[in-house]
Amino acid sequence: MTEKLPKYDVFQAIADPTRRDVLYLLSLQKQSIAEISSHFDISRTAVVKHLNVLTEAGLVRGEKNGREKIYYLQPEPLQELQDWLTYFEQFWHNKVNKLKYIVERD
Amino acid sequence: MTEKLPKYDVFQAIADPTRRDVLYLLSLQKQSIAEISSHFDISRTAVVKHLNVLTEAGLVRGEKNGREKIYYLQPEPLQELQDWLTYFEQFWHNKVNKLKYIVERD
DNA sequence: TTGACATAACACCATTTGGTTCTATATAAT
DNA sequence: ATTATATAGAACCAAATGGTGTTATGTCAA
Repeated sequence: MTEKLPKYDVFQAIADPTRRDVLYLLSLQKQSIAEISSHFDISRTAVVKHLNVLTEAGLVRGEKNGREKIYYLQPEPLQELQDWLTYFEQFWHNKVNKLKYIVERD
Repeated sequence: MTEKLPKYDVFQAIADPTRRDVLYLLSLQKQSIAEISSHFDISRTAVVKHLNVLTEAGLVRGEKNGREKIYYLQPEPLQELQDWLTYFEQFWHNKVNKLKYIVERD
């Protein structure tokens, strides 16, 4: 009971540059916490915290494999971000729409 | 001298739901701080802080007009977000690429 | 079975964040 | 001139964030 409501959404998850770097790393190759950590100057504990945030946002998934935990990219939640962006695209993507916006704005 | 380096980028600016709501409001219509504030339950001062963050990220611009300050949407910096997203699209946007990713990942 | 390795789980800390209230200043309206 | 309006800015605060180090647990290899 008392379902733990997710604290981090996609928008918050990608706000941190370290977490964006983690996502990039995982887009190249699934890898263990130790491997991921080796790319950063911060402690392994700190990296794990970032992985937990990304997991809560649904952007990665970790699977136990022996004594290692292998993390995978789980890109689907980025669709929410794309949807959000698509709405705003009309305001700058092409000059016709941009002009339309500027005229109608006032 | 000692140029004040920007503290907030686009990724951080859109991480907060209130700020995303402000962007949406401004996409509909340019408006004063008072008008923007009227849509939220938080204090005007808090709204101004959010506007400052959005301004630092280049997503809005405020222009003094008499005793009012009118804020406009400035959507161009969202392109950076779109560019970032575009890279990850290959991993989920169509099933062929997704399969390609899953196979090559291992 | 013993030692090394990989992760998990704490407890702790400084800074940042998102909010508040109060005061000051500039402009508009009567 | 006086009053009301709109914004600016300071001081303050609690909670969240991003980091640390230490300890415990589970797994693999010699």
